[in-house]
Amino acid sequence: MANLKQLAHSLGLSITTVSRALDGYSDVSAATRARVREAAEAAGYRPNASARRLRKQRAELVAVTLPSDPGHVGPPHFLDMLSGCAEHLAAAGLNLVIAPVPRGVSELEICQRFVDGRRVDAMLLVRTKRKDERVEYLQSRGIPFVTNGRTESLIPHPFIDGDGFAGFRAATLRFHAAGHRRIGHIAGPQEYYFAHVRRRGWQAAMEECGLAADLCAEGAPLEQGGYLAALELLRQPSRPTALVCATDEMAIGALRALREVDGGNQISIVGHDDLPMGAFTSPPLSTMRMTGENLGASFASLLLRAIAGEPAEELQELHAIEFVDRDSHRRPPLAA
Amino acid sequence: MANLKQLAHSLGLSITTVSRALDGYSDVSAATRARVREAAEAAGYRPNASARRLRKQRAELVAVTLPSDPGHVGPPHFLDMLSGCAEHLAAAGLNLVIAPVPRGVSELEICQRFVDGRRVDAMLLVRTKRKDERVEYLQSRGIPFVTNGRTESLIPHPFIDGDGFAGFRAATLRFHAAGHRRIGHIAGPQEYYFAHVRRRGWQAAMEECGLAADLCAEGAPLEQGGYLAALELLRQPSRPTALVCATDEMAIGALRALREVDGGNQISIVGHDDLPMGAFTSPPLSTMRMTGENLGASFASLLLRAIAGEPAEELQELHAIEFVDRDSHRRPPLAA
DNA sequence: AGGGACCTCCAAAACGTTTTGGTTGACTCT
DNA sequence: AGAGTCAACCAAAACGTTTTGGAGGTCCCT
Repeated sequence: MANLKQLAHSLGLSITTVSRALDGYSDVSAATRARVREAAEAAGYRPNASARRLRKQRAELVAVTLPSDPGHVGPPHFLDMLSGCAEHLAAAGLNLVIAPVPRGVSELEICQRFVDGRRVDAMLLVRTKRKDERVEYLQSRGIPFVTNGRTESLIPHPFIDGDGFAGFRAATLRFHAAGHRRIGHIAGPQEYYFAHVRRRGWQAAMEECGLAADLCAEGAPLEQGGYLAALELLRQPSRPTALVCATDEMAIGALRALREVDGGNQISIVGHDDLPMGAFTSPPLSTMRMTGENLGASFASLLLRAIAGEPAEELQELHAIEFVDRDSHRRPPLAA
Repeated sequence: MANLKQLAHSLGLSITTVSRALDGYSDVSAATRARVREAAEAAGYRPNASARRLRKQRAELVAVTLPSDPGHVGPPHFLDMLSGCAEHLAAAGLNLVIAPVPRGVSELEICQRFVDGRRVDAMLLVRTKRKDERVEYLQSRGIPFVTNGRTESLIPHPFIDGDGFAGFRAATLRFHAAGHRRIGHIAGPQEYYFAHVRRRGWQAAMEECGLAADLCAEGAPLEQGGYLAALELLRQPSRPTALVCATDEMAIGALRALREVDGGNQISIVGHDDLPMGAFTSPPLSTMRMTGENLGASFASLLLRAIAGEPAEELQELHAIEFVDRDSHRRPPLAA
């Protein structure tokens, strides 16, 4: 309710002293400081955020772009990540704002709108593309940012990502070791870095094993996309006996295709993301997940360090992928 | 890059005139206005948001509280709703900020933090409880807000909600009409309004049909909660032949219980939310959904009208529930 | 007694807008 | 010619902080 002026007046002190007392400066006597703190508490004083931001030339805001277009920005646990990130940013006095990207507007334009209006101190970018114009723009403007997922940008930038290449390579090699020879891949849209790198992991493993990497179908990173892609692979003259899917949602879509086509218990399948839902599918879905606790906190930490000016090279986290074995990857490699 | 002062100087005009020209006031000549607009465009001028907020005494921000605790705030399409809401708010110059609720902190405290610091012009509340202290607080402070879901508050407040009572009553009556007599309910935590009202809808239908409403189990509104609740009902001496589940996620959990206990094709089941995932479960999940397009836009509209001062009574939307029939509700009412 | 070296405190400027309450000069009407 | 009207512009205040650059004491040392 109160502002600094009223508080100062009621205490018989100057605005300066009250302000500095509350901020803990040493040029205020301990007695005064205590008195001020008490009065501020009693009056329920909270500094006016706009005034502080204006004076300090900081927005105290970090924006995350959220495409509203495809009806889906990321895996369902994405919101938990955002929430965790916002929580840790809040501890540093920063708030997380949603920068929605309306249909027909590019993500780049939204970035510009926030950055040029000095509305944010930093940005969080999700669903990076291999060649991501947002990254290029932010780099050119020198705005701190962190991406969820790498890009092919030549200039290094802060990111957190899972080692999709290694994960998908390992998953494919594991199927090979179990006797599978026709191992298919259900890929996400290849302009996304995560989708591309997962596909390359599968492909590399196939080539290492001397197998043709030809059983690959691409779809939207949703259940429906996985369903259609699986149907396509199952129509091949020589069906896959195992499927490595870019995401759990695609894998769950593929599971339905398997049920429809072969009863659902012939072909091995593995996804990625460790959706809670995966434990409840039929059969329970084997999957992979990025290691590391509390992703949101990591993003917040990187953002703060980027704002503090740490060089990009020190703000890159590549996490290992681990398997979450349930049931769906255990089908024997029978010819269909 | 530039601010008003520099722009005014370069044009040989006063700050006032430039400001008013850009805002389209009529006391600036058309010629001057054009000249100013052109110069502003060329200089890439964007008004400093903090300065405007300070002067106008508006935060240009709306906060939505997101509990980070249960690992789950709402159905997966919740993020789409937020994104849509943010998009429509942005058109009115408002941004949506995430107000995370850390473990151990009450949602009320977070509300206070945002409201007392005048950091927001309005709030969006999700997952309302029957008796929701956030609602009481915001009402007492006279801060505009809209809730997703009703409450039992005696003072009316703006909300958008589905008519869960009617929906669950209708679903139960439909099972009755199909010959079912032992119709169970898998309920969400009863402190949430949505969970309570859905249960009451089921209960009312049972009583109308002269049946005992005793086959009810409660769980967390997640797959695991539905799974455990279903297991509990299936252990009853007289098993249900149909299940009405508070959410799709619970229904998907229950589906697994059914598969484990009776092979999964004996008992009818219906959920609520119309998750995309539901089309890919085994069997495909019949469900219900709230009618109405673009929920996010509706929230944004209500928020703007609440900020504009419209009375709460005119800002209440209760949407009908419609069935989404897939397959899981069609099992015959056989005795188990 | 004079000069530092603190310790407390404060007036005023600054941040970049928006808005209030004008002023100036040209034109019109009687 | 004087009064009134209007269009076009502007100086200054205000929003509530933080920070700069002191000012006035007190105490100690020589």
